Amino acid sequence: MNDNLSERSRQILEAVIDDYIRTAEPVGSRTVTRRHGLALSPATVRNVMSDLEEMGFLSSPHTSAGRVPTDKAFRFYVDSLLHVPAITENQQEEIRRQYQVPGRDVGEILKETSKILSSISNYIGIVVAPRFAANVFRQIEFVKLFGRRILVILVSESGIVQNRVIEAEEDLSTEDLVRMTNYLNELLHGLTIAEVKARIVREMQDEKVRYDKLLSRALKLSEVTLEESAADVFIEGQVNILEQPEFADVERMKEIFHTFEEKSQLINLLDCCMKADRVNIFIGAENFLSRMNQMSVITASYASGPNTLGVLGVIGPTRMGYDRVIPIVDYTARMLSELLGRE
Amino acid sequence: MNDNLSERSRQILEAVIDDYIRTAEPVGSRTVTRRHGLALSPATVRNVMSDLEEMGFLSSPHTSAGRVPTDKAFRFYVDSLLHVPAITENQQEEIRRQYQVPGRDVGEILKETSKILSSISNYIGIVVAPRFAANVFRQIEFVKLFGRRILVILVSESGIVQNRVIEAEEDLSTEDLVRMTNYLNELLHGLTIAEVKARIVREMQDEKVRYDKLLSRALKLSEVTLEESAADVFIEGQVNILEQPEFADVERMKEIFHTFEEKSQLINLLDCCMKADRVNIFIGAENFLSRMNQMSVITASYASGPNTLGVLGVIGPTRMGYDRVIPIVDYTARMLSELLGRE
DNA sequence: GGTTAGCACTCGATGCATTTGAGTGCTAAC
DNA sequence: GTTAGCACTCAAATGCATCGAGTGCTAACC
Repeated sequence: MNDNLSERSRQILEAVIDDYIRTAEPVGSRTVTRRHGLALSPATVRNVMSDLEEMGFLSSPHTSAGRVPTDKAFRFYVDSLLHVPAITENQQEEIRRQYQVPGRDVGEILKETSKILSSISNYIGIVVAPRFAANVFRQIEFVKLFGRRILVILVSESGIVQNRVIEAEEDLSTEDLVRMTNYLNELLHGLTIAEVKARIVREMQDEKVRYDKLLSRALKLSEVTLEESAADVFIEGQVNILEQPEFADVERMKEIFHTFEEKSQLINLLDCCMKADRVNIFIGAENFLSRMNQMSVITASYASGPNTLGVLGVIGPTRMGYDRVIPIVDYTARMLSELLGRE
Repeated sequence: MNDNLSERSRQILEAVIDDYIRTAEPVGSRTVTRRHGLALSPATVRNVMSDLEEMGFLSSPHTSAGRVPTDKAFRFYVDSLLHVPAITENQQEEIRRQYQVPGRDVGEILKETSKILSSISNYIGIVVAPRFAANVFRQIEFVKLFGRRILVILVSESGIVQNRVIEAEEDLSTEDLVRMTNYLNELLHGLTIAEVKARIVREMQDEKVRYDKLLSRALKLSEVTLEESAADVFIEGQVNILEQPEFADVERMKEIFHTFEEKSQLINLLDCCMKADRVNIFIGAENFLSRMNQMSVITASYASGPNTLGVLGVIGPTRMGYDRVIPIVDYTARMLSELLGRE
């Protein structure tokens, strides 16, 4: 396929995309000449648009309805035409201001983050909570509850807390628990969670430990707690999508909200971006969630020091204002990293 | 207002309500005679229905469209006509089965609960997380993070964990933290959180403590952590509402989803039920959330022993199957109490 | 007097033909 | 290569007649 576009073709394509982003309506040849001071007649533009359609950048819903940019066009736009500006002072200010609620736990910060993303972008904000595995172990605690129930609390360097209530097989005294705590904290100090897991397995085979019931029980309990639970995800601003004219149809709405109830799929999608460059963009059908074929996702990962913790992003219609949203996502990710990081 | 309904009026009202619950369409006089073996002609039924309209139990959308039960009718239905059956074996089984996912923290159990409520009722499930204040103090822990950040973890009897990251005013050594922990755990043992708060205030005025910087700092930290944060709420199954024909309209949908983004209002609403009888029902406009005027809420509170912890419920259209949903809500609340309780 | 059959009337929903207008594609002239 | 001109297309809007479920009223019936 020959995608070498002439300068003029690019201009016209950009004009169509710009217009479509603004109006969500198919764009006709006249509109292009009128709104973008091109010294060309509609007829000429039509010819060019016809070529662009041939090449797969445009498509027409029906014969007499103007043309709409395809996913391919948006991809080209994002890769080649788009000039992403730096984030404005105002937006920075706005984001900082919204973070200015003091004294909260990590979960609240993440929820707040997705609210910020949604309210500033006017689309949907999404934040996938840190994968515990990416973290550095800090401390483990056992708290005795009623009966044989034990609450195991696991804390990472960045202050992320994971806890589970576990039914122990036999009664454990408070002293037992203290001993277990000390043993484990010593053993696991400074390891990443991934290393912790390996270490536990190794330690369980150690002669000395195998004969100390308490220790091996401690290992078992911590192993259970470490089981990766389904990652939490915070989604805010779903109503914003209802304001988009292209979704003002009951059937499509159902589709979309179904997608958002199936959070695991979304998590999978975002997880792919954990290792990618700073900002990642999926356009329309590129993100293999068939139900999201009219939507784009802009993601960025956040980190604490060298450890990538998780991913956040904005979900909007394919025709979203990429130039406006990309800096927002990027900056918010950096802010969140700062908040969770070591400073 | 004279609401003494004759037996026949009641039968007809019930027939209209039943039919409306099934179809979501205005009910005409013929339908009433046809589907409910009443030995009456449509004309007679019309007369009665006219009376019922007069009394405010029915209303007609327009002249030739049959009649629709009003909120008042549903209130009467729930209070006087409805015979709530016991929960079926199958449903019990289903609920138990869905709870059968082991080893999770309280948050996950609550989320699961709202999923259960939604999937079994086919409406929206909602669970308000336990108000920490209603709980009995179990343990406090301080974990040193990077720099001056300290993670404070508060655990209640029922295994509910509340945590906050706090920026301390000066460096605290690990030993300091251990001393603080021991002091507080001793001081606060066995009190309810409400009592804990009072105790902290009192203790801060104690001569001995005022001169021990470490102790007073410990009290301050715990005080900050105890600040009631916005209650968490878990809402699941919002898509279910999209299936209801009476909401198959873009404008109304927007309304509804707006309501669900404003979680604080929902929490307020449910909080009112904390102290009420087992099952509580709000019909339509009765729940002062103007945006929810076409919806009903069925709630029940859950507890751990004598302490009411929180509220859960199902939100559906006013015409929901009350007889089906009430036992589900009731039973789920009991199950959850059991899970969180002391057994 | 309550009940019912009969009938005129109402009003949204449905279907169909017509019009409108934005937009295209093609051709011929510039 | 560009453009004016024109026939053509097609969704959307408009107008209009029809349909039918349902009502309210009246007069007859038991």
